[in-house]
Amino acid sequence: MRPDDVLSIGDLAARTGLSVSAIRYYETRGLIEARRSAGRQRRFLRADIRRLSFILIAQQFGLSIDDIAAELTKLPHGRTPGQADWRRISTGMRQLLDDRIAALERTRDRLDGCIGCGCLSLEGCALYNPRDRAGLRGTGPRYVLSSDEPDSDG
Amino acid sequence: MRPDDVLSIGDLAARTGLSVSAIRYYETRGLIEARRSAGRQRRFLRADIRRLSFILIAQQFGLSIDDIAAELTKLPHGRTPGQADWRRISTGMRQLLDDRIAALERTRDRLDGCIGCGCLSLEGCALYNPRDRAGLRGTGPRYVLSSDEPDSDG
DNA sequence: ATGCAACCTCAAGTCAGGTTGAGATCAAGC
DNA sequence: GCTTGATCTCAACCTGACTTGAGGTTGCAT
Repeated sequence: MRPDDVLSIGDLAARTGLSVSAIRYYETRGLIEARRSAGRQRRFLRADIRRLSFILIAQQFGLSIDDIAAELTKLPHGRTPGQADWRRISTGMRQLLDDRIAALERTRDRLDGCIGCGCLSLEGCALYNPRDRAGLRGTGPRYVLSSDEPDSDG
Repeated sequence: MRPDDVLSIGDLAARTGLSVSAIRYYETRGLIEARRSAGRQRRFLRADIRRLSFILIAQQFGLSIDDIAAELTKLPHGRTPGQADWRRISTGMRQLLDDRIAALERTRDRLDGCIGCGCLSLEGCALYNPRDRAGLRGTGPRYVLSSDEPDSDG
């Protein structure tokens, strides 16, 4: 039996519901770190359960792996993060969430205008405004989303 | 010069801001159809501008290509869609948008509970409830999202 | 000492939503 | 008739977030 406070990758997978391969992947992306046993097997701490939970939650919010990695650097290094540390991060998330809700509400309001006119045209429709596209999620055609506005009217 | 009411793929790209390759891709996915010139070049109708606008808007709402294709089948076949047709589709979108906003608001409320406790733990945290995961967007670990709930408590 | 599940690494595959490139053909102006 | 830019098809590549598989090692119970 392993000492009470270290977990194998399988233990961690069982506790978080993640797959073993996903955890290994997160390690390669720098989201978690593991010590190694004498035989080079990964050994995790109980605090990593919380770290992985955070990753799952953040993904639901639409954060990319890199975004999450950035958030996680706000946690203390060396010391095991406590409630106050996690609370600080959660508060940042709340802001993010509020922003997303606000963006969707703006979109909805514009859609309401469109329902009235049935337009969905490029010239007339307030919904189809390239200046706001960047704010919303979704892969979308990269060419359009990243380069200059093609239809700056004039 | 081409007759006034047909557009080459380049014309359509210029009018919508989409790339030519994206339009061709949408055609292969069945989102739009094109007639062909004598020399097998694509020829579109003006109504296709609106169709592509709809695709762009729907993508902002997080619909996949297949979702959008499904929406578009609601448009009349053979006849050029009018305002009433587009209005019917927009109304469906409004519903979708409302649902997404509501889901995010629920998440936010739960996050508020979490900020209070700073927990983010699998057992205690209401946020981390696998039963709700499916409703939110994001790729996420497929294994977890698609198979049985790993942590049905008991 | 041995058996076997769990673990290791590394390469390749998957899916969505396109982009990029090669090599060939079309269309329009001069 | 020629040139030049737009289009054509088809195959290969890209990113993100993983999964899958091959082939080899570890670790724990018996």
